[in-house]
Amino acid sequence: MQIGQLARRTHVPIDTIRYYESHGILPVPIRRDSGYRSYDDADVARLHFVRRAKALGFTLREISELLQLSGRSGEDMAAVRASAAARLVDVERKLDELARIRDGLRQLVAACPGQGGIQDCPILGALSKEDA
Amino acid sequence: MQIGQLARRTHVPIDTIRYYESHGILPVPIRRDSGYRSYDDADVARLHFVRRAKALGFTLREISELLQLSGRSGEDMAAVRASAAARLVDVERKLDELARIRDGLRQLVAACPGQGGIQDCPILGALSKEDA
DNA sequence: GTCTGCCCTTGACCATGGTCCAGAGTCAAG
DNA sequence: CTTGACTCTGGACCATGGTCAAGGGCAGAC
Repeated sequence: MQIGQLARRTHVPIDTIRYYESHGILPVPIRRDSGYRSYDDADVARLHFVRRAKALGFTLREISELLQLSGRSGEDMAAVRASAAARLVDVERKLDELARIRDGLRQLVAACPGQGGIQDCPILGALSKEDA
Repeated sequence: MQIGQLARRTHVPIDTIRYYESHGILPVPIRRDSGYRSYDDADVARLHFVRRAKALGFTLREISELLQLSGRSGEDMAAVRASAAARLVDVERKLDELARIRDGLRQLVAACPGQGGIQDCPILGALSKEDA
């Protein structure tokens, strides 16, 4: 299959596929005599992998490492699990942070009457304060 | 006060202050005869504003707009409140999304025994699947 | 005078994750 | 044989938010 078909099957743009290749996320494909890249179903699976992992917030670097791992046979499941666990910790940390931000914003919005002169706006006041 | 002092008082690097100025986040300061930028306490307040708003997840563009608003007198508190409320909605949406991601990761981690051949790893298997 | 520290500008560079373009070659259908 | 769709390469460009360096000017202490 050539790159356009791979793109249609995976919903990943052609340019992005070539970008992934050039950045080591996808393996260098074999080429036809014409120079056209030639792909197979394993590449389809890899691109699905990339899409799903991206949706879970993995960076391209992490995805690349997972794909490297998955390509090697051996006793490395622990490494994969560790990577996912690390991502999980990261996501939980971000959740806490965002929740704090949400609480801060809620307070601001609740304190602001939404009408009146700008100079009395508690939101602007709170944001200009020295501390914290 | 000159730029170095402003930087020390606000914990914002000199380069970043100049970057903010060049990108319209901070007003163009008056200059001494030497060409040195000259700042006052209002600039300190503005930079605190930027820092706090950034911590709440506002983009520099949004911060810039808030600062423009806060500089105009008139009946615009509604606009400020609307901006904060929009941020709040945005943050709540991101929280939901992250929570879904967390749940997905938890399932992956829970399903993976953490030992054994890579070819049996449920994490890699789940990520390679066609659907979703 | 000169040393040191501060400041100036322009412009390049970083990471992240792409996106687009020009100019050229390939391939299949009519 | 021509046309149109597809693909190739290299490099430029985008947004976001900075960060750094080169080569110069300015100001106060000694």
